[in-house]
Amino acid sequence: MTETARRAIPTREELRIWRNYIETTETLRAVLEGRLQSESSLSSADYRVLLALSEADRSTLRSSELAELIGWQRSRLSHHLRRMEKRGLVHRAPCPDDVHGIDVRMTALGAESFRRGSVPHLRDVHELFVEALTAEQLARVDEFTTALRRHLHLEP
Amino acid sequence: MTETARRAIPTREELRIWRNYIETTETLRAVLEGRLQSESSLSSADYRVLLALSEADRSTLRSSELAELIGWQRSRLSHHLRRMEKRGLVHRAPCPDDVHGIDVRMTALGAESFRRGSVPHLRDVHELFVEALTAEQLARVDEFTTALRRHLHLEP
DNA sequence: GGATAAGGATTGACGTGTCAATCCTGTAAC
DNA sequence: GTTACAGGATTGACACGTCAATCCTTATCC
Repeated sequence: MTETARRAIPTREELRIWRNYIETTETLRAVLEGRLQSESSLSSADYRVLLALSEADRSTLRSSELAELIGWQRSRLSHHLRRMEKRGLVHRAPCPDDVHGIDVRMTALGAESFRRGSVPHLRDVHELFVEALTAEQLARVDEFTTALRRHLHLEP
Repeated sequence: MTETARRAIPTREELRIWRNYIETTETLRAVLEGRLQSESSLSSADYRVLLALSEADRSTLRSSELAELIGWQRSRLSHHLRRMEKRGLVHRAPCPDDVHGIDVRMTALGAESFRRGSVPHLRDVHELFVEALTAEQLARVDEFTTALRRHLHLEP
């Protein structure tokens, strides 16, 4: 790639597509978040934590594993777990295996909230995303997402 | 559409595509935001405000027009303008035409920051988005974005 | 002319995320 | 044994966004 190309800027049309893309995705995300909130009183951050815990052995994960799994920074997770613990959704306790570690466990209330939110949320994803697109278009989304991930050096 | 279809949930594959899509977009957004920040000390919210003002007559807009233009709620704009004004990027003054209105004007510092950030930001969009895709793929992005917008009842 | 509404914007409280600094506890070095 | 340090997690300060409540100024109504 030439130096000139590396420093190019988008055409008007490319910029239009970019802005439409990023704004539409953001709107979609916000709508889904709002529905999840009203259906289960969970934010998407809560949901992500509970989803990971629900798939874990004994609904428990070490804090560092959890952070790794969902791709959060430690400090973000720590703040969020404090808030979730205050609401009774999770419980934290020192990990018996690892002296430094903390075990995060989903409480009964957390499990119940997740159960209550999960199916409606999946229905919302189906309604607002899957049903908006043809099978063909969905395959194109997958292709272009993969291309972006490669370009950003994220694992596929 | 049948009641059954309305209440369907995504298949495993559809869910994989959805999660990849939403996470990749979020990562891309975060990378661009980080670059903009380091290149010009502007957040993407700052950038959006300054972009709108830069295109306005005399770099000035009424607060309510600005909110309408960029699709923000009044209160969000008010909070953000307060922070931007504290940093010297914009200036607020009562609007002579409209008794209730407030004129928001980009300051020289705001204009300079925007000028400094704008081209590098467009280059970043080109590098991280446009260059990741073929022309064909870009056209498909436009198509499916439009489909999503229609489905969400947003104007195209 | 005093109550009332209505438009335009601000405020406060709160949940959230980031960054840098800190804390805590065991382990290695000397 | 004290000092250093390393892993794991927490904290504090701050920027951001949302929601509901409020403020302020003019217009209207009686």
